Amino acid sequence: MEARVRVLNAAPPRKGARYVLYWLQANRRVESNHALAAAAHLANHLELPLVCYEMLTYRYPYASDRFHTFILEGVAETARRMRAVGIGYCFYLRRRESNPDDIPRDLASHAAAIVTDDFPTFLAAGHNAALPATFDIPYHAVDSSCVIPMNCFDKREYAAYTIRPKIKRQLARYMIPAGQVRVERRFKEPLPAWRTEVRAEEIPALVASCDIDHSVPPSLDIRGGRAAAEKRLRHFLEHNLRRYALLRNEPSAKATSGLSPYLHFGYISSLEAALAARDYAERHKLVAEEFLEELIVRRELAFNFARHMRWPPTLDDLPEWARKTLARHSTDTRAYVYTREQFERASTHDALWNACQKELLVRGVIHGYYRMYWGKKVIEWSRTHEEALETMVYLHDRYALDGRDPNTYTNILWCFGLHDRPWQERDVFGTVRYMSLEGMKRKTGVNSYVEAMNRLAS
DNA sequence: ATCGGCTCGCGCAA
DNA sequence: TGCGCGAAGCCGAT
Repeated sequence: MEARVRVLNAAPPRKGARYVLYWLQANRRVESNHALAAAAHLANHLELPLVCYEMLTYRYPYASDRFHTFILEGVAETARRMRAVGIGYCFYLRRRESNPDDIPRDLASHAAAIVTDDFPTFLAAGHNAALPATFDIPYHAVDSSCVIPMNCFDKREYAAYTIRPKIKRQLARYMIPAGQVRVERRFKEPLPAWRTEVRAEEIPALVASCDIDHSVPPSLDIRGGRAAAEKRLRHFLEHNLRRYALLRNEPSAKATSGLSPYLHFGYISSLEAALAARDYAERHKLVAEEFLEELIVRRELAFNFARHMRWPPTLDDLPEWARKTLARHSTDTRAYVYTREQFERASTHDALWNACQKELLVRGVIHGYYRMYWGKKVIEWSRTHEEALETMVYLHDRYALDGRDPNTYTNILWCFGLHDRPWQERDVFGTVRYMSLEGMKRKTGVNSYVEAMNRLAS
C-alpha cells in the first residue's frame, strides 16, 4: 500500500476532530478503491468515522451538460453504496458564483486528516500540487488509478518496451483485489444541509440550472454511474474479449471494451477490470493478453508520461528526434489547411475524418484506432504543428468523455512521435509515423463506419 | 499477397 | 561497443 501513497502534508492529525475526510476527486466508487480504503484505515486507526466529500463546480474549463450529466448520473448510486458501509457521503453541486465555495475548508476544519485521489492531470493534479500546504492537517494522495502504482517508476519511460518488463516483474505483487472497505465507526451525525441529493429524474433540470456551457449535450448513448460501468465490463467479457485480439482495430466490429469514460471518471478501476478479464479468460479458456497489454502497459505508460509532462502539453515534451524532425518540416506546404472551427464542425474534405469527429461530437468518444488517424490528419492539415496540438487538446477537452485523461494527452502526443520511433521521411511529418486513408480503407471497414456515424449524427 | 527498407536510441549483453 | 528491436505504417519491388 505504501507505494500508492504520497504524503503531501505530514502535519500531525488534528486532536478532537470529528472525522477523517476522504476528498473524492477521481475514484467515484466504493469498490476497488485504494484511496477510500486508506482513508478508512486511517479513520479506524484514529477511532473516528469517515466522511466522503465529492464536489462538482460550474467553473472548471469546458464544464458542460455532457460532463455534468455523466457525473450526476453516478451520484445517487455512490451515495447509496457509501452510506451502506457507514461512510458519511456528501455531494455538493456548486451551480453558480453566488453558491458558497468555502465548503472544503469548512469540512477540513473538523477533520483529523485529508485523504484524496492521486491523479496526474487536470483538476486533481492542480489541487494536489497547490493545496496540501494550505492545511494544518495530514494530506495524503493515494494512487488508485493504476495497477502498478505510478510511484514505482521513478523516471520518465521512453516507450512501451522500456516500461513493459518493469510492469511484468511487479505484476504478481499488485494483481490482487483492493479489498472491502470496512469502517469501525459509522458516521452518525446528521448530514450537512448544503449537500445536493441527486435523483435520476431531476438531472436534466439540475444541469440546466448550472452556469455552464449548454451547447455541448450529454452523450447520445453513454450513461454514467457504477452500475453502467459494471454492465459495460460484463458485456465486454461475455461478448468481445474473445474477439478483441483479432478485431480491436476494426471499429465497425465494436470489439473494444468501451470502458475509457468509466475509467476516466473512476466508476471502475483498471485493477478490477484486469482481474475480471484474467479470471474470465481462465474460466473460459480464452486469451486476455492483448486486452491486458492495452489496459495495463499502455495505460500506465500514459500515466507515467502525465506525471512528468508540463501543463498544458506542448511539443517540448516530445523526444529529441521528434522535436528536431518536426522543426525541420515546420514550414512545409500543407495540401489542405483547416481552422479549429472547420475541424470542430467536421467539415473537411475527408468523409472518414468527418465521421470520427461526428462520433466525438455526438457520443463523446472516438474509436481508439481511428483516433490515431484523426490526430495524424489534424497534424497534416493544420497551419502549424503547434496549432494542430492546440486543436486536438481543445477538441478532446471540450467533447471527449475520456478526455482530460493521461491516456488522451499521451495518445495525442503519440501522433507527434511520443513513445514511437522514426520512419521514412516525408513532408510535414518528417520521420514521424504517417497514416493514410488508403491504409484505413485497406485494413478497416471505412464505409460502414462513415454510414453509421452519418446516421447517428442526423 | 508479401517483403525489405526507411530511421533513431534505449537497454542489455559482452 | 555492438546489437536487437520497438504504440497500431508506408511504399515500391517482386
